Amino acid sequence: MPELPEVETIRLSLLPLIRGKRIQGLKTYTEEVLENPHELDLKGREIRDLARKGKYLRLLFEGAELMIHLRMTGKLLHRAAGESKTENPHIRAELDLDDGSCLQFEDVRRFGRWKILRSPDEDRGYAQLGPDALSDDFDFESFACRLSRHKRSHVKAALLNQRVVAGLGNIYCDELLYRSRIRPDIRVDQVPPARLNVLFREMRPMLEEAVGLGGTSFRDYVDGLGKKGNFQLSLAVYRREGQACPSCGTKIEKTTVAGRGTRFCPRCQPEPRIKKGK
DNA sequence: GCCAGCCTGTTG
DNA sequence: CAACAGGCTGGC
Repeated sequence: MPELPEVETIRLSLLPLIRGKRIQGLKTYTEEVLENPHELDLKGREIRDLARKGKYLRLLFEGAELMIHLRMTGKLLHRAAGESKTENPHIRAELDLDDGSCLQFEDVRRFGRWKILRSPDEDRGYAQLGPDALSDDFDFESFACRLSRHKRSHVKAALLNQRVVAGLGNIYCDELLYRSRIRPDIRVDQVPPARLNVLFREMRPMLEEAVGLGGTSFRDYVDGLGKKGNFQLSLAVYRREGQACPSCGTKIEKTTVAGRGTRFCPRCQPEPRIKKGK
């Protein structure tokens, strides 16, 4: 479910409520949610920070961390002390804090994972991440370099690849390609370099706008306090197939790229012109 | 690279 | 009933 803006919104909503609290206990309600249950005991440890890279959340302690990936339907919800915890069959894990509050992990599809680590790079997926899309060390040069390792991929597939840039998922890839006027199903090496530059320059403002609006909510996604986001009101193409392009009025089309539902405006995102000569 | 698989729920 | 869903992994 959540991509960078949603995970960042969750992080911002939870941080002031949990920083400085100590862990009283960790409960799991399914076996598979916690990949390494016996690694380290978090009990008594103080939460120093809640960090994010790409779509990964990291609850940081001294000398240890709890890494959380929400995958498709995961939610991380703060319950204040005494707040009635409604019966919910999809709660997979719970972290109790020393002020009587807790963090509940709700995850209908059970793809989400918690992992206790000493260092984040013990997780293979995390270790391979490219730069976070909103980090300062994400510049055009490194972006172009990483993209060039996937010249023959569809440009959308390369953007979905978390080793190229960390944080983009299906929604924001489609929206970013629309804003950059690039068809999702052309090869990386078919994108004119000037277009790639536009794409890079559109990425940060789009993601910051989405964070500012609290992410995109269709049905599942809410932040750490159960609040919905509003970026769905800004979507130009995602889930808008058959409707009018906000720019030119052409009907938005839907196709499949990299195994994912993909929307684009056939007029605003045209096939690249064939170069004359060779 | 692509595609099935992981799960469950919703939608057509 | 089948197809699809905001992600990632592993096998070919």
